[in-house]
Amino acid sequence: MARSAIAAAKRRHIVATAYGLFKRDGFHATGIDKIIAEADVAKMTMYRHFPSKDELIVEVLNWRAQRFSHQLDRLAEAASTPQEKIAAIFDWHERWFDSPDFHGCLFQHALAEFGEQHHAVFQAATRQKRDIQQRMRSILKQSMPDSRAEQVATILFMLIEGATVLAKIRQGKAAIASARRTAAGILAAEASQ
Amino acid sequence: MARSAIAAAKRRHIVATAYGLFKRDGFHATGIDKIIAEADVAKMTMYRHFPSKDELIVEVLNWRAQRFSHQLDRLAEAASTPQEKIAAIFDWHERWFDSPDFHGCLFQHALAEFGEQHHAVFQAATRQKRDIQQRMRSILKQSMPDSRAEQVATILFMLIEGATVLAKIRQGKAAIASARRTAAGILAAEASQ
DNA sequence: TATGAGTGAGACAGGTCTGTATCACTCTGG
DNA sequence: CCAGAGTGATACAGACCTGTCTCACTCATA
Repeated sequence: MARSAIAAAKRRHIVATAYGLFKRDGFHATGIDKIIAEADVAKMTMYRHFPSKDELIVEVLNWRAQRFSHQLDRLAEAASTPQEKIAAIFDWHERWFDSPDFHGCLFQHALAEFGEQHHAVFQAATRQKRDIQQRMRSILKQSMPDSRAEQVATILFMLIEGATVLAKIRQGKAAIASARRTAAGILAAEASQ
Repeated sequence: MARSAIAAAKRRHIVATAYGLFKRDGFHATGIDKIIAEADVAKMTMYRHFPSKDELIVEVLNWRAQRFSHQLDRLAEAASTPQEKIAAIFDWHERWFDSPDFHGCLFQHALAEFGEQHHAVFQAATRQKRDIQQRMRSILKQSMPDSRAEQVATILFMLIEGATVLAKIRQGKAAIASARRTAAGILAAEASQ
């Protein structure tokens, strides 16, 4: 393997390791030393790839956002109708809430820990939230007027974010079930207009 | 004023000051030194009232939860029907999202920063979330069967939590409006059964 | 085989963190 | 007036933080 390819792999390994620690312990509570120890990497290796901890956090968020986005892309391809695509998003969350190392939404946590509007981490997290909303808008526009799609996307987004909060306090199963039913009801009502 | 009354007032002052800093900057990012400087209090005064920073955080959360709870109590007294009581909760959130120093939900932030299930801070935040849910359940049980009240309360709770997340990324106005409309629709549908 | 990009290990600087200790002071209640 | 609860100021311990620096080393490639 080429030298630069090894370096790139190591970079990805740092991101993946940091992701696991940030997810479990939070951003401020996770020190650089813990990351490099867990990743089994020299401190300078990390600082050569990322100029600061904040920029590492941004990279972790972007990486996670892209992975999530790709997963939803695949699910959307497998579904045919807009209703099925939306249902697939709820399915994904149901599985997520049930996964053994569920620790809540990393982007919600980032918004919580870096509340300043102009902070790069805050903006990266905001971007992901807007992307998900935009994704649902696009799906919904295939089966209702644009202005309705806008509003329905907001409602579905709130249900999902709220379900994620409830999942964190161990009420995920009931929450996502109620959210899914409500969403189905709204979509059915829209369709019959 | 009695000596102990002054001490009690100072204790409340520390809690109120810490609340402002935690809300704005987060829990980990707010050091003890910043709190005592802002409260204009000696470090030992703080540590005499609170054995540790974590216990101060718990006290801040409980204090805030109680204040919020009392506000909702007053609003509920002013309303007559369950529908009005629920609407009042949405009103409260609309005003909150618009207030100049809105920084998101302190309890959501606490869940984000202290993710461990057995941590006292996590449990204090969980307690508040469950209380709000319970409050809505009680209101709804006056106008629908218990099992429905349970599910509708979960839906309304998710809408509110989701709207709070959206408010944090500057979409609070549209979010709470959609949430309110959806809630009204659900309550109307329940009533006509 | 020689070069040099990338690395591991760890010391280090300078700051911040929580929590403890000390001491002189104020001011209320008896 | 005086005892003592409560306080302000400050130094301190010990840990941890981010980020910089050095130096010897590995190993793919030219």
